Amino acid sequence: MDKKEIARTLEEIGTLLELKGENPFKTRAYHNAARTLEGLSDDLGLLVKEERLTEIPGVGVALAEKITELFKTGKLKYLENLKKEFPPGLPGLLCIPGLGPKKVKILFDRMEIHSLGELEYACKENRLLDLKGFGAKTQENILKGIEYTRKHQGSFRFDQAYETAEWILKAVQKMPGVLRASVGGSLRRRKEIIHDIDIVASARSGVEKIMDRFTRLSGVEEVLAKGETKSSLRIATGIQVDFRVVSDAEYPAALLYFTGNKEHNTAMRGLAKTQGLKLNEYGLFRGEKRIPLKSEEEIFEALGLAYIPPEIREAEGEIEWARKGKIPDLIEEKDIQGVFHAHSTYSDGTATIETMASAAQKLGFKYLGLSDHSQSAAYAGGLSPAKLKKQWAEIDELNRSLKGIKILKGIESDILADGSLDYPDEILKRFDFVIASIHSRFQMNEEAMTRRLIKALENPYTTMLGHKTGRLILGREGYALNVDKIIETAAKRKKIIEINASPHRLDMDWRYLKKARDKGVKFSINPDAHSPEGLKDTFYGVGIARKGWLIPADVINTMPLSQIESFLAKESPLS
DNA sequence: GCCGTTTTCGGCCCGACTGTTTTCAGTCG
Repeated sequence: MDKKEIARTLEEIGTLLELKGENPFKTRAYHNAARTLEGLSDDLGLLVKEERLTEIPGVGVALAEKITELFKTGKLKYLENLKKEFPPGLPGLLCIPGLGPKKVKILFDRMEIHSLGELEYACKENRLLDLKGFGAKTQENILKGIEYTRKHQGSFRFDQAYETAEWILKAVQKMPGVLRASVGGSLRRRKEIIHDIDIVASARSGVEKIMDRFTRLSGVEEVLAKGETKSSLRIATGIQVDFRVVSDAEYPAALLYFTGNKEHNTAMRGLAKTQGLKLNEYGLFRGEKRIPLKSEEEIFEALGLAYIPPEIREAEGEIEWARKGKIPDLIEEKDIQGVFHAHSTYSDGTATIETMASAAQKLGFKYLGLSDHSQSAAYAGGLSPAKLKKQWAEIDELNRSLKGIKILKGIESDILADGSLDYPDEILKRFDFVIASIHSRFQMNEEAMTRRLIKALENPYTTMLGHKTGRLILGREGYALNVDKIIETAAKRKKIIEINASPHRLDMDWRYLKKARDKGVKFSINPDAHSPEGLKDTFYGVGIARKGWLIPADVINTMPLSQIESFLAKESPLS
C-alpha cells in the first residue's frame, strides 16, 4: 500500500471509531495521522524500513505498527475486526449534512437503519420523531440531505477522476497495437465534476485484443459493455470508463467528438454543413470522401477556425471567436511565478515554513505567500498577535538565508459575522497581503452575507477575497450571496478574487470568471496548500482559469517577484 | 490514539449554531 492508500485507511478507522463512540481524541489521532501522512514528503518505505515512523508528528508506537502492517501486507487485522462491528453501508450515512457519528449510531442501534434508502423511508414515515435528540426539523434536514447526496451520486471530483484516468491511459498507451490515445470528455475539458472517464485510442490492428486487455485491467469491478470498437467498465472506485478504439485516420475526429460538450459539437457540425462538409465522429467529409487530416488542429484549420483549446469547448461563444481568429492565449501552468495562500505548522498546515518554502522553490515558484489562519479560527490553530510576531521573525530570518525564493507575510483572516477582519488595523497593516475568507456563520441569508462580504472587500487592508462561496465540491453548497454585487465591489475597490485551486473548492466558479474579468477584476490562483504536496494543486486552478478564458495578464501571480512586490505595496493603504 | 514531562497520567481547541430541550447534546469548522 502506498502513502495515499494508508492515509485513506487510517481515515476509515477514525470514522469507524467515531461510530463506535470511542474517545474523540483517539479518533482524532487517526484523522490527524491520515492528514499528516498524505502530505508527507519523506519516502514512507524508508521510514518503515528504518523503523523511524514515530518521528512523524502525530504517529506513536501504536500507529507506527499499524502503518507498518499496512505498508507491508496491504491489510490490517485491527481494521478487519472493526469493520465486522458495523454493516458496510453505515459510514455512508455520515455523508449527509447534519448527521454525525452520534446520530448515525442512534439510528442504527434503535431502528437498525444502515442505508440511505432505509433512512429516507423512515423519514417519510415520520419515524424519526420518537428518537431522543431527533425532531421534525432534523427529519426534514435529513430528507434534504438525502436528496442532495442522491443528486450527486455517480459524480466525482476532477482530481479523483483524473488520477484514475491517468493510469488507465498509461496502460492503454502501452498496449500492443495502440498508436495514439488520449483522455476525452469532461475530464479533458477540465470540468470540476466528472461523471465518467472517456478514453479514445487509435490502433493499426488487433482491436479485439486491445479490448480484451482493457476489460481485464486491474481494478475493474464490472464490465458493463464490450464490443468491437467500444467498451465500458466500472472500476472499484465506482466510476465508469468508456473506451473507444478507432483507426488512426479517424482518430482526430473521434477525439474532437468525444471532447466537446454536446452543444459545442452540434455547433461544429452545423458550421461544417454551411461549408458543404460533413463532420461526425469518423472524420470530416466532402460528399462521401474523407478529407485526410492528421490532428484536431487540422480539422479546425480545415473549417477556417483557430484552434480551440479543449477547456473552452463548452459552447460559450468559442466557435465565433475562433472564426475571427481571436481565441486568447490562455494561461498555462508555466506562467505561474509564485503562489499565495499556504498554511504552515503555525496553524493547520502539516509542514514548517521552511519546508513549504523549499517545496515551492522546487516547483519553480519565486515567491510563497504564507497565510496561516487568524486568531478567531480556533479550530485551525489561528494565530494570536504574539504568535504572529514570532512567525514574522522566523520569516525574516528565512528570507535572509533562503536563496531563490521569497516568503511574503500574509494571513488568511476570518471575515467575522459583521464583515470586519480578525485583527486590529495596527496588525493588519503589517502584512504584505491579506486574504479575507469566511469560515463560520454560513447560514446567513443572501442579503446579510452579501453585506458581510462587501464590508470585507471595502476594508482597505483586504488584498483578496478567499474561496468566494465556501462550497465544497460534491460536499456542500456555497453560501447564499449576490455574485454580481461582489464582482462589482471587487472591481471598484481593486480587490483580487481568489481562484482557490484546491480540487475540493475550485472557487470562484469558472462560469463567473469571464464576467468578472470583463468588469476589471484580477485574480490569483491559490493552492490553499496545507502541505508541500498541496502546492501542486495550483495545477487544478490553472485548469479552471483556462475554462474561464483567462490569460496571464488576468492573474496576478504570473507577475515576477519584483513586480508583485511593488504591486502589493501600491495596493497597500499605507502608500 | 499522541504527547510531554511539574513524565507514566492528564490533557488534548473551542466557540457558535441548531434543534432539541428546559439546560444541553450534537455538529461544524
